[in-house]
Amino acid sequence: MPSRKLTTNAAPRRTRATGRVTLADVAQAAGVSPITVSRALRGERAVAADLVERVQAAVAELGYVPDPAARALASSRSSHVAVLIPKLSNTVFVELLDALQRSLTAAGYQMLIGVTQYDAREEEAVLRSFLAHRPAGLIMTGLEHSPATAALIEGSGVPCVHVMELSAEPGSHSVGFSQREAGRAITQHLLDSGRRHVTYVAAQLDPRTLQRGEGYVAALQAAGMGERVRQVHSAEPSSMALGGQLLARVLKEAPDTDAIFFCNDDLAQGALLAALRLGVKVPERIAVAGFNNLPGSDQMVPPLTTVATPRGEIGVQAAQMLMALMRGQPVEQPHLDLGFQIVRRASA
Amino acid sequence: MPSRKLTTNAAPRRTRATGRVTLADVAQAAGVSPITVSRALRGERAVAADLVERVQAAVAELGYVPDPAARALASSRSSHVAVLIPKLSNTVFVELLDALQRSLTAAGYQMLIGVTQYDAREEEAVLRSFLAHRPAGLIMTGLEHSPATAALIEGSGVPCVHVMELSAEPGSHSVGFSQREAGRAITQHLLDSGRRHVTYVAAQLDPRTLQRGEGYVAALQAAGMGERVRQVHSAEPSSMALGGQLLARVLKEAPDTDAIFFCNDDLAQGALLAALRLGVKVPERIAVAGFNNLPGSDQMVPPLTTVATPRGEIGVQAAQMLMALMRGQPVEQPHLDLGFQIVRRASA
DNA sequence: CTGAAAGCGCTTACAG
DNA sequence: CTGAAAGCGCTTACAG
Repeated sequence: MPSRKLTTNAAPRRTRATGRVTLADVAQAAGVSPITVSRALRGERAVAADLVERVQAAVAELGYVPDPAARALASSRSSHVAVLIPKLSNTVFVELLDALQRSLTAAGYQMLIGVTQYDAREEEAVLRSFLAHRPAGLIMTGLEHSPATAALIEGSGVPCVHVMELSAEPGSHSVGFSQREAGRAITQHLLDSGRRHVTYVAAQLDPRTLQRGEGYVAALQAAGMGERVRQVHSAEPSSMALGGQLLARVLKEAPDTDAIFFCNDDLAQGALLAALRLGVKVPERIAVAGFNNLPGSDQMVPPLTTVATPRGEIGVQAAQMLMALMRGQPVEQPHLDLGFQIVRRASA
Repeated sequence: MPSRKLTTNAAPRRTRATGRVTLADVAQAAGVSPITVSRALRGERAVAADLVERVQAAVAELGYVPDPAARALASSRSSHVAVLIPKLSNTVFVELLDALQRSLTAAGYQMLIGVTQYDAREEEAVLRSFLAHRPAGLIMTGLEHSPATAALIEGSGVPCVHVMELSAEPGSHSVGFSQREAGRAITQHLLDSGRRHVTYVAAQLDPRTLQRGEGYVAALQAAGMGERVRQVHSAEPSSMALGGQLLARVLKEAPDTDAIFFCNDDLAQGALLAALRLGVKVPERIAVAGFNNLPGSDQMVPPLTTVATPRGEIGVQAAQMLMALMRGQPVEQPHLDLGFQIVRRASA
């Protein structure tokens, strides 16, 4: 029927000027109304099985892809999940992102990353700009936020899961592990192996670092060594080079120290390498323990004793929990403890 | 005037049911038309200075934030920039992302990250799904893409900048450095320091790794040592542990090797640590050079000689170039060579 | 330099 | 179980 092309009142296949295949095109091809297509596609309510099939066939034939912007505008909810992390230079958060990414995109969500630089003001600003995008969900690192940030989250009504730390607050949601308990456990390991002068060395003083320090203090106190608590804090960002410097400082300022618990593996790795350069025997002269079991810790000389933390699994589980919340499904366990593991290697 | 609240025909401040402050609200408050507000906000065309001021005052007073979804739907262009990288586990790409992130969000764009896992099929799938979001711009890692992927980019009409490698193709845009030349230069450094049996060890065989290998070959050939080319390739992902294994393999299978150029610092770092464990003297017995100057390379024992690559600057410059393209501005230098730097340390 | 009209491509109540 | 109407909040031509 080539004449059809010439017939002015023949219904055009593409209603719009953009050339884009729209939901209306699918509806026409399937012989149903646009609403039915919309419902069939989203699996909402009951649509007759045969109609669903016709719709799916039309979608496949036309290569229809829904327009996220139109969807977001009409439903006032986008397919974005905003994820706020402190820094991209910390491997722990990158691995968290990686896991979140996989889970979220597999479910059709887009991840929007916000980097707060460990700054409450920045966190608030980033969150505010993200909220304008009407995200379907929110992943926040940690539990501590400024009042303004908390109010923004609350007021937005956007489902939110806090990760890395564990909350107990009713109504909120979290996936993580007890940083305090992990700090206590690794300190206990040092004490169990006979160390008597254990120092806690920390950089980048975020809440989790401080919680690990609390665990350290608790372990010493439980062992009746409360007066031996010795913490070295640096406000600088964590790095291998800093770890080496802090080791040197501890050796000089507190030469009786026989073990160091570093708040992060990068510091501990740096300390191990510095010890090598300085000729300081590990673990004989001083035992070294880290935190997070980062890439490379198993390759150190000697291999680094540390705490393996489940950031990959945290990402997976947080994504699951958030998706349940976004669908309005109930969450049986709003605060999920994924635990940690002491990894005993040769350094301590 | 409390009676105003009771007057049925009093103009409501908020026209919509959502409670959201809209452009129409701003227009009303400023006493201009919505189009004028739209133009004033985007800095488009000439709007009388006093009107712009009135609009800005109204925006500030009402706390107006434009709706990205509405904007995207009306303009058929979102405020997203899609960034495709091979892996999140490679620090190089994380640092690239970090730089892109800062530049892009500062300019009001949202970064959408796609991870291709070094897989052409995955790259195509990710790109296809991103294109449905009608991104304003595109950042692609590398120059080599499947024909389907290339066609998708071309057909979408979305401005695209390729990063890490350097193209020469007219019409395309790239920011990076010559991987081949960098591979040549570090190999030359090894030759210059008297090494005569240099092996190239590579994992995760992506195009850039292969280009570095070409540079390695070129250097040997230029030195009249073309017959001494020896490359060890592993298809496994790059890691410190793998670096140690590959060092052992080279020492066993080609004991006359007096220098290794590793395609990435994580391999080289692992090799250095393995050498320490094995009692293999570096650089006396064997010189070790890496690539990328990753965090920790300066802390190794001995410190690692490597090639510093400008991924941060690549991110910054690529963002600049893309923003020019997105605004339709001309780009004076479509292929930007940011160079590299040989970092001489003790390992080679 | 400014505006009235139409439309972007969906979904949300409201009916039936 | 299905649909007609209205609307989400912007911008794009088209005028003047």
